[in-house]
Amino acid sequence: MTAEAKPKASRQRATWKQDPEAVKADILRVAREEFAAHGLSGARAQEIASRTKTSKRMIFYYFKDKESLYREVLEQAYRDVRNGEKALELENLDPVAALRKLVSYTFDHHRQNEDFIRLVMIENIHRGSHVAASETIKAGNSPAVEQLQEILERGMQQGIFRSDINPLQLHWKISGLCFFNVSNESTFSVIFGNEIATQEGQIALRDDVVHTIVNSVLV
Amino acid sequence: MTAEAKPKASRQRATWKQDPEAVKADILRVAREEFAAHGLSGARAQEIASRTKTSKRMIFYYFKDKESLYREVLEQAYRDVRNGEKALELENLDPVAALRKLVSYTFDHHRQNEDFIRLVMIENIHRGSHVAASETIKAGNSPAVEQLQEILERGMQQGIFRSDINPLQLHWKISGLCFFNVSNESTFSVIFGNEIATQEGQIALRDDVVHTIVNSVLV
DNA sequence: TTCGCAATTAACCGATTGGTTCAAAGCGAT
DNA sequence: ATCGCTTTGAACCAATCGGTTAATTGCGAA
Repeated sequence: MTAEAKPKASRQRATWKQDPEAVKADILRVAREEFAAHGLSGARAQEIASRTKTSKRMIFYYFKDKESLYREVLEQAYRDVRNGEKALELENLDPVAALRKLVSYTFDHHRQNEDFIRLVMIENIHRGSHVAASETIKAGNSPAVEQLQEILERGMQQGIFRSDINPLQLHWKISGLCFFNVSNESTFSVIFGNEIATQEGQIALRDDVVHTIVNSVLV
Repeated sequence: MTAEAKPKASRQRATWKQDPEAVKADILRVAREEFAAHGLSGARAQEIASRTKTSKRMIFYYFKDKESLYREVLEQAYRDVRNGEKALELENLDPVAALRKLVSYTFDHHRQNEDFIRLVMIENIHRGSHVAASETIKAGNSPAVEQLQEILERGMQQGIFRSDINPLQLHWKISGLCFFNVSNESTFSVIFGNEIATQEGQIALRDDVVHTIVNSVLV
């Protein structure tokens, strides 16, 4: 009963049976999976609710409507991915090794975050209107381009990289290959067989992508 | 009244006011646009009907249900694109020139067939289940890989191409870059600015893609 | 002219869906 | 004990949506 630490602003609700933050987090987690699986119009509020510990009522109580929920899912997904871009410590590596590491990391990272890839696909179907509406997504764009630029500058100084490389274009190429690998795996496998989707195929492909990118910047 | 040319099998209905083939074609055209714009679950039967010269009833009369219509739209889209892959006459060019032409053609082709790209995106959201269910799509896969293989062989014989190039992987890389360019333009522009989406940006990008691909096969 | 099938229209329907109403319960503060 | 705000549950609802019923017309064939 000793009122130890009772800040007015920060609500101390760890002891509550009612735990709104946990409920919201639960909804967001399930909603991300459902939106990633079925798209904005394809996902069903009832289905999200069923897979949650709470009820459909709470979805609209906390998130207003379906589209707002979708927007929050998107924002959280971008936030998670950015936080997940752990420090690669590329500064200590020579430019070629740094670039190799960055590319293969991106390749694996996309592969491991399929839900995020699918959300971005869905968002592109919507012509990016929801990411455009989100200031937080637009504001904190990933440090990938700056990292690249730093690597490129070092490589140019050493005379091993071409001097006419556009960092944004290079980032675009890396993203494109790593993204496409995940986004189009289904149709590509159906039409050309799953040679590339197998584990060995993916290893060979990653090597190829790394090689192709590195090769494109060497003098 | 002289019953001139009245084949039993091939119905001569050019003179009819009722023209089922035209009605079906009209529905398919609008349906393709609507599915490409809003996805399978997002597209509305009523909206498709409204933009057609006919009624909603006719959609279900000719196409059974929404999913069947979607499947026919997909098949027609793949058919159109394959027919549109006009003869590039690459045989007469030296291997490098042939490859350059193939890549830049693919780049432009994807750019010009946005609806098709979007249908493929949507299909990947559905994990390719509808293309997998279509024998006609699986059967006639594009001649792109064979064309590539032919170019690669000539290049290898001349000693200017590496001997360890996997044609399918090379096709994958070309597809990936050209596809991503269209599919992810929206989100990429929102986050990194539209430098790449501008006309000049696209020209520079195409040159870069061609260069990157060619560079990746040279010894 | 009439028969019979294909094509077409208008009205209709049941199920689903996103979203709400309303009242009750949890809980900190006093 | 009780006030007042937040959180929750159950039932409910209006609109939307894919799909259908049933009756009508167009038209070639006999």
